[in-house]
Amino acid sequence: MESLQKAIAAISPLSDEGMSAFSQGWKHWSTTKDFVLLKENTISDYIYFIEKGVARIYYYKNGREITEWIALDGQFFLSITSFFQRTPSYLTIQTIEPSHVYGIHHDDLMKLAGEHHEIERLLRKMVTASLILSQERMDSIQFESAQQRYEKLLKTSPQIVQRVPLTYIASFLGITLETLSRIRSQR
Amino acid sequence: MESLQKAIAAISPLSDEGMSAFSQGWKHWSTTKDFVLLKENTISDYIYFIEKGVARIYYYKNGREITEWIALDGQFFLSITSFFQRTPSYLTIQTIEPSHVYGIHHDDLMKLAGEHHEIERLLRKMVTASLILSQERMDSIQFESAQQRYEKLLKTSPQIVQRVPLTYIASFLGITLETLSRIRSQR
DNA sequence: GATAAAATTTGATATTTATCAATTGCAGAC
DNA sequence: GTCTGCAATTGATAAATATCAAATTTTATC
Repeated sequence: MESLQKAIAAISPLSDEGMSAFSQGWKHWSTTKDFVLLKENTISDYIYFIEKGVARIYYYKNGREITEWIALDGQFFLSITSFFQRTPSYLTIQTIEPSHVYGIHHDDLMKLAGEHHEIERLLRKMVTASLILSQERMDSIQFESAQQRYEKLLKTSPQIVQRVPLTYIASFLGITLETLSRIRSQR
Repeated sequence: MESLQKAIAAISPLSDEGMSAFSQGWKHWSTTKDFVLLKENTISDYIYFIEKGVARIYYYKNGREITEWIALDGQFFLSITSFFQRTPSYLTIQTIEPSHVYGIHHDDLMKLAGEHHEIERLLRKMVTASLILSQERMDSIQFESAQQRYEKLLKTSPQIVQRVPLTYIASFLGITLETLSRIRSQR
């Protein structure tokens, strides 16, 4: 809980009252390896925060798994489209290590955002940060070579490379497993 | 002004008071063809709304122009990174037809969002919609062929194809002018 | 520790799109 | 109307990465 509160405060500081109201909204899960938090085709009700562990978000495209996101200790994650549009998710979310995960339900969060201006602001800032990331990632996929993307990942999240199977990393980088393997071998 | 208010209300309805406070924050420009709204390397101060006309957002990558976004009548647009992070923009924004454009200054918007909970909520919804779009676009660039992306554009914004030079459309779709030309000829 | 299963690597070839170069088409200025 | 310059098309070739098919290495299980 403390790490969650710290992560929240780092995005947008809350008053004691706001923080305490907000903190009460979160549930907690202790998961095993390959525990499914969200199943494909269901509406995603939660924004998650991973206190310790690794989660991956993936979907199927042309019959194969595409990892859309990998979240490590201290990060928020969610199925953006499903959560905000309240539509069935094409995404599946699972923890790929035993993990500690917090989650806040959509309805609770919206209620809190309606009641507390500062929580609305926090949410706005979270979405904005996510948008900036999304833009950067798009630029990366469009203009950087497979090699450059891998090296950037090595630099920015070396932990991912250590803790996550290469199959997942490959599709996360938007390349095939074989291409990733070749990139790694020539170093 | 009326079309702007309608566009705002469609995202998140405001009280009369909120709408009137918000409306006062917007400036108006009547621009000529190729009028520059934002210059590269300056901090982007405005969120824009194009009432009538066409704007394009572009930047330079490896010595050539990349069109990042094209906004037509009734759309909002901005340099996301620069506006929210208050850093110099690598983007340039210009109207490519004589246009009517509204803009609200960053500081005014933030002040309003701080004073009016409902404007904060509106802003959050705008950013969320933008995030969802960004995700869809990323998926499109990563998995759809040049052909599919062009056909989708034809379907979703046929106006763009009519009013915007192909050079701009090509980089907007993430392909070269030559590839776009070949796609068009085989139909 | 032996064995099965899964993950990763390696190789040969195919596909998509980019690049560079030349040509053609077309709109505005005079 | 003709000239000039930019926009678009067409052609030939190259580059990056995907695909399919094995082979090899690593990991987990009994």
